[in-house]
Amino acid sequence: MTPLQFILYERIFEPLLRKSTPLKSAESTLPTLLINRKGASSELAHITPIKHTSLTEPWTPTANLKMLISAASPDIRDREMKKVLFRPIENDKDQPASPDNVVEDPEVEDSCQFEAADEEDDAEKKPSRKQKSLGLLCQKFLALYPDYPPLHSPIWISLDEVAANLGVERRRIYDIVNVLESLTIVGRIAKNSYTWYGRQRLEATLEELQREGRQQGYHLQMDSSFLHCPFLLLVFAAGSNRKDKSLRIMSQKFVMLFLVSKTQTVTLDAAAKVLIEENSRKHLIKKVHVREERGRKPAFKWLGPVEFSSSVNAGEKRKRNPSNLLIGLLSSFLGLNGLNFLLSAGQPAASLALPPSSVPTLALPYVLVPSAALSHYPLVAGSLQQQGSDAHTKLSFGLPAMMSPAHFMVGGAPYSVVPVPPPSTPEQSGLYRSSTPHTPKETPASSSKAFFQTPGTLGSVVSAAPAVRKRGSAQRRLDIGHHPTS
DNA sequence: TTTTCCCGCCAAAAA
DNA sequence: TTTTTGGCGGGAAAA
Repeated sequence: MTPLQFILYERIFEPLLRKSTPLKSAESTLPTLLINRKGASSELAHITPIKHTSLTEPWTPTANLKMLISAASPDIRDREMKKVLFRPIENDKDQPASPDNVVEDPEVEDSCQFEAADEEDDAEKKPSRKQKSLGLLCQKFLALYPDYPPLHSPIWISLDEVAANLGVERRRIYDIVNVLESLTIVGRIAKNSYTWYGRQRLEATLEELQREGRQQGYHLQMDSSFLHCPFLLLVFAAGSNRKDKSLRIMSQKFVMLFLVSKTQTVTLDAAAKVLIEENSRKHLIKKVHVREERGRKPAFKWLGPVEFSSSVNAGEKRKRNPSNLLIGLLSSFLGLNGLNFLLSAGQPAASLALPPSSVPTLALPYVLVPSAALSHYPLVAGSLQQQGSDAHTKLSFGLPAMMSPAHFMVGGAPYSVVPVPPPSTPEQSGLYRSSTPHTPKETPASSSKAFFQTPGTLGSVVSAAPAVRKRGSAQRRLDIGHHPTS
């Protein structure tokens, strides 16, 4: 999931930032897959009409992300689509320099070659894993509908239909739809049916998210921390119940982080870890430790806040990421309170400065959002009151500035200077779903509540019965506890 | 080897 | 109850 979200952001931001002209007609020109789009639901072929011709793609492992992103940006999307769908296979190695540069823009090759492309045909060469990626699938999904559908004639989407068109199981569609819904690219109408909004509401949604993010104080966290991101993630901490862990919610939170971020950089693993820890210590850890018990994996049940944080990070997770040093520190301190940030021992402040390029040196997985763009984002600038937040509006990017010593911790001694952001749970704000038009199924109110809130019950939950299920995927990935296979 | 992440089981939530 | 949604683990592909 994570990857997906990141992608989305990117795509979304790009277009918005760069050009603020909303309408660009939809011109999704995809040769192969254009399926029906609209409502005639009657009988569409259930068969997989389109065949995904062999799409080979030059995508990097992070393909998923990219693809999701493409959703938001029409031009990019098309461009990418062409590349992906039509280009003969050739992925194999990526660019030396930046392995996965997410953002790309040159539209070099392609211009209009789509037609010719492929042909190679599919042949079933065996669908590689990449070809089956969620990211690619999402792209295809997006390609089916216009970016700016006419207001008067809404496009109706049936999940079954889509699944059939794309030739995938329903389960996969849920993943995509949830993310798209979080950004109001689609809206749920009822069981099995959604309305396509495309980019129509995107801007408004983003604005809302940004507002919300500020309201929650995410920006404070970010600004104060040198790597910004990790802290934001704190907020993401999922709640104890199922809904809190939903892809939809997480997605929104991620977006908020980016919208509020000055840096525009987020380290995935750091984020995740932070998130998790926070989460667990805040409310029960339940999710985290739960799963292990049952079985084989040595689980650490870190019910105790402190305990788990220290033990966990240090011990197991270490191995997992290369970027551990940074993260390790992070996590260890995390257990404490908000700590704002840490410097990895080796990491000079300078690097923090962040020219994105510098960041990579860390070898951390990260995502970049066009920074400049962000700041110029109309919404941002225009944001009226940021609720008194403060001053960094004008913030000069001087990194050094951000790094006031006060805020970080070095080595093992964490100093949490920065005030921890209000514990407020973002969840409370009702913004999120309010935008959704109608949801017969779930009332907005209730849903918003459910989604965001973390029931205070958590405490009890810890060993909860439902414990059966294990931890969330996000957690899993970054893993806080748990070690992979032996 | 380690990390990413697809498949799809199966349990919550709806109907 | 049945059906729809969608966590989550497993294990294999990719790095």
